[in-house]
Amino acid sequence: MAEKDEIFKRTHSCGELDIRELNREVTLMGWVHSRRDHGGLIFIDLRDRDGITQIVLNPEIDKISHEMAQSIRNEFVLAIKGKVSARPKDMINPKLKTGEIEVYADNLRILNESRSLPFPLDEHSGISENLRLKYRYLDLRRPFLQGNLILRHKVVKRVRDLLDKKGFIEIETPFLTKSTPEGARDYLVPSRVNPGKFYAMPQSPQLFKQILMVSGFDRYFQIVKCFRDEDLRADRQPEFTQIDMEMSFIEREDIFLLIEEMMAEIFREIKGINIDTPFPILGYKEAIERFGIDKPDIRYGLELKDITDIAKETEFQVFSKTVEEGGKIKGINVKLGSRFSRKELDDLTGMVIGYGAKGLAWIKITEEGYKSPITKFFSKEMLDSIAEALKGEKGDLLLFVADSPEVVTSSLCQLRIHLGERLELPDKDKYGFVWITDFPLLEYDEAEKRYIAMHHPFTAPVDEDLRLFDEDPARIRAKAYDLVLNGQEIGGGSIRIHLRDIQQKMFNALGIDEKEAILRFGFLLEALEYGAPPHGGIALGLDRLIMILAGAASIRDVIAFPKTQKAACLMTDAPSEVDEKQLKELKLKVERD
RNA sequence: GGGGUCGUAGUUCAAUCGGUUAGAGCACCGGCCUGUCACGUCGGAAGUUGCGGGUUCGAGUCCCGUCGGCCCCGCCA
Repeated sequence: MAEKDEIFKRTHSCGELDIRELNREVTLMGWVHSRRDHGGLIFIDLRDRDGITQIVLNPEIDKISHEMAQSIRNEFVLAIKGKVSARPKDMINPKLKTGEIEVYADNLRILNESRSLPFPLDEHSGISENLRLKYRYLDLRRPFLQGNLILRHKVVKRVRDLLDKKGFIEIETPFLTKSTPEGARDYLVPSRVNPGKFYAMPQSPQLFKQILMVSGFDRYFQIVKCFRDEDLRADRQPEFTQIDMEMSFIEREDIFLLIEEMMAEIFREIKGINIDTPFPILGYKEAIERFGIDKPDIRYGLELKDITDIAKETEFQVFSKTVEEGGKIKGINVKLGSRFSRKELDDLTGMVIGYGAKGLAWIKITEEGYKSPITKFFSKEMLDSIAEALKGEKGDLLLFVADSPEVVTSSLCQLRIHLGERLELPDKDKYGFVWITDFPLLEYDEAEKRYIAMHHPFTAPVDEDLRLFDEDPARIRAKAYDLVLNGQEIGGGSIRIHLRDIQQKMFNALGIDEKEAILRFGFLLEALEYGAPPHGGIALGLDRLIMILAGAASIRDVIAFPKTQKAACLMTDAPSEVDEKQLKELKLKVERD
């Protein structure tokens, strides 16, 4: 029996006791994960972020504690003193790290009580996400989310240590900065001392890190929040974190080496997995041709094959007419797909129609030969060469879309992703890293009737393409690269323009005249005139990387306080209206309809 | 801006073709229980079927609108 005012000082976490601490007097503090009252004997699973320890309350050990324990409910916060005891052999719980021992409480203090929870915290009940987000502090008690955030901490620590070792300096850049109309929509912050003027939250620290290169910091990094006011997705939040890097006097390959080393270390030290380096490199054009997308999941095949030349001579009007009109025919081979039912094929057809295709042609290769509603339009030789082009064998299903190149590419790409998921083609234990390079520098924006930068306006063109600025800007390749992992873009960067006149050429190509360029980016242009070194960099999407490492289906599961699809925080109820007084100070008026 | 999907007890779900008093598990409350660990057992309480309107003798169910969660297209240099 302890004295009432005895001092409780935590000696161990709830996850670290084992048989070696036998008979030790310990003090644990934590939350009641569950209570099992047997009348004479009460068991409490005490939980903290480190684990769960079973506490036994036996009236023969301490009558007062046992009585107190009868009023204890889930998520009460307790301090418990007691002796570490070995569990009887057949009572060992192999599911717990601490399952060989239990603590017989001889003194108990209730540090705080808890109302009964709005939803259970156990792992086996799925709870609607709006509730979880409203009570985020409770959701964050669950081991899955705690584990994800701890994983995130470990990755960030590794990255900091590695970059420090490599001579990188971590430098903070402003969150209140200048709005630049290129790129994503900005989050704006009104300036009270400059009424009518606004700061923008950075979409990335791009210009600042380039300026730091001009200042001679040589190697910069920052683990930094970025803000983009665009619509959300399962892997997109309005504020997200980048591992942002920039280096002087380097080539693209220096960046590849650094990032490959970083990824290899993270996967080795945190997941215990050895990944192959160097990562394969895929040109943008080839990626689009083979996979229909610039962020392919290369862990499985189902590659797109062009059969335009083989199939254009057919009687089948859908094909021949498409080719006449400048379209293309591409197909994919679904290995062992000939067992697909008519209904399944109809569903796939519906899917590609959803992406703009007019239909989906299919050919099954069976024991009895080709089976398809369209075989009658093709000669045996033609069918053989189509099958050969797609490496079709008995049992396979060949799927084709004939349309404009854009529709063929996007619909077959979506079909490939869909079938990949449905047939569980990617090996879940594999990590498919790939560099995508040689992006076009510019793309034509139909809505704005001008070229826009595919990466950003500071990306350097490939040297031998410089002459194309005057001839054919669309064909200029950029010294830009993306890092793709399992079909997700997890990073991107480029070698930057460090020469003022090339930067001006770039602005010209974007339809930004000298005057406007100075207005928007004058500070950078000027900086380039004061001895800017050749430089380049990359930014990795930390949240997406953690998602993949954690096996999380949503970016919200790796962010402590994420926002919903409507960019709201259900816990704090942000965004919200503000006082008229605040608006007045900012000289702002809200228009209501 | 558009498409899809979901919303019923604290929670997870059920409720036939539109038809009696909207049910069940878990949680909650009370009793019993000294080896449980998703404890067991007996009993109890618990509902604005997201919200508003409409159709109907009758709506959780059908229709219209609206709010919210999720997934996707557009958008995201």
